[in-house]
Amino acid sequence: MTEKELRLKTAEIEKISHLDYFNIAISVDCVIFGYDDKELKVLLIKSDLEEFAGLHSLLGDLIRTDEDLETASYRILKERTGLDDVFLEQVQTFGSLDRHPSGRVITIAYYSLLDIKHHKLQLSHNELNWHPVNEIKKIAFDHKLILESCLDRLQQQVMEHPVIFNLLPEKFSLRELQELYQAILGFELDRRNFRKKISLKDWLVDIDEMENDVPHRPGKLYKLKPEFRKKMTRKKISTLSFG
Amino acid sequence: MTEKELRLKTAEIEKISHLDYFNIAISVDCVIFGYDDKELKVLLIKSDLEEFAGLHSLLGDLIRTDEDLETASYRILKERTGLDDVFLEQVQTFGSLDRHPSGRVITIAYYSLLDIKHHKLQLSHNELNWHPVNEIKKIAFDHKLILESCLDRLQQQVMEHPVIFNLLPEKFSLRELQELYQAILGFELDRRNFRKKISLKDWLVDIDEMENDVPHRPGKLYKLKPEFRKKMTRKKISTLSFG
DNA sequence: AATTAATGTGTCATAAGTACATATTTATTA
DNA sequence: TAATAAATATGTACTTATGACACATTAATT
Repeated sequence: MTEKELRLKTAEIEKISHLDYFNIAISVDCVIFGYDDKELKVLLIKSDLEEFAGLHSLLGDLIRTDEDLETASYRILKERTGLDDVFLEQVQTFGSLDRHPSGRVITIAYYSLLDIKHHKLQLSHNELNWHPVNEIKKIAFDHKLILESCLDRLQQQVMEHPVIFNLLPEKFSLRELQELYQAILGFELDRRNFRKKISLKDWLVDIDEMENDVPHRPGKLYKLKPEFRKKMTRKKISTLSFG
Repeated sequence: MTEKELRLKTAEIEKISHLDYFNIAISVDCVIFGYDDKELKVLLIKSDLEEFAGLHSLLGDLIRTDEDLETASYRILKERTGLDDVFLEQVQTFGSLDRHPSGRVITIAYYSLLDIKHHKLQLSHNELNWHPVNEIKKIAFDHKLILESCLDRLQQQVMEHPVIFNLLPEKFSLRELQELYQAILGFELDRRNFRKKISLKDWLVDIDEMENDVPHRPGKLYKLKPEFRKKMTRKKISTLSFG
């Protein structure tokens, strides 16, 4: 390339930069929820940025030009957890000017649900760990905000759709299910009313097995009916109605 | 700049391009809803792309590096409609590889609500027009998809929050309100049950005035209580409940 | 003055939400 | 082996919300 060509090219790039169009990077951040030990947890990684030394952050990465948003999210999940068969849903896009210390990065937040016990990830060697959602204080970037927005969405979704079962093993007792609802919603539910409500939803099948690892009277085990095992939620008009 | 510096800079840019990070443009698209003539309408503009000659498209623009997402959306609204005091809410981000014929553009969709009658825009001179939502067939890009997703969101929101009043003048009758709900939801409501439900919500004040431009018995006029006049919705857990 | 077309209002039946107590089963302990 | 502890499993009564449905009233028009 001649110096003239170089100057032209650089000028062109400068011009584009001035037009502001290609100086924004785009990332995807995944809020990966799990459930263990009667607590809702989220998967965080040690931040590798100097500015956030010692802090954790969500799992995210810049989007490549040859992948769409879902592909990027699934890639991150696959790279980090080894899994590709997980529930994933887009939540919100965050684009404050100062949200990333290295420059302008707009990020699209997804939340994901997986069964911690069943999906054994290799966590130890890459500073990836499950953190109880309620105990998270300061984390890197605006990730606390993103986490809260995804938790809000999760709380809304579990009231309307059978997404919660993505956090449980295939077979579970009604007690486990109720404890999980409580962990997500942050308040206690009446056991009798909870069971009535769940049986009304007609999501479950009684598989005629019992718990066998509990230090008390075992409960019945249930499975989610296969038609409700969706990896993506669908939009639906809420149940509030005008007659 | 010396030739060496130029080469370095160009090489750096090439490298970044190869890493794919800054070759994606980001835009905002606004689905601007209005209500007139008992129909829900959306504001569309003639597409200026050759590929979409003759088709209409949503109002959108690329985001600048010095503005955040809301600022960009408000800028578009301001530029196109002259208004900045309108309801606006982020809906979803669209990022298919092939959604824009000129290259990779990821777009963040917002929906906006405004009172057509009150906010007189200068529409004539820039090929900007209101289109009945139900009559829209083919429009440019993936804008039909974006429109549908914003309409879904609007339908959900009006069931839970008092956002619908952004589409009405300050004073309105219960009939007008009911017709608007019906236009948005796409089905008929029972008048008595509708009125009962609305009065239960306690959103309105009877301002002790009557309609005066109707060719039949005039109805009472109401106003939204000021505490519900919000330009942004807030997240809230739905009313479906586990006792 | 009669007609027309809309407004304004209430009841009853059904469904959903909420508060609440007792008998049963299994594991554990004495 | 019997007693105890801790959880499961289940139902009723009250309140609130939903949904179907009809008639008297008011103002404009004829």
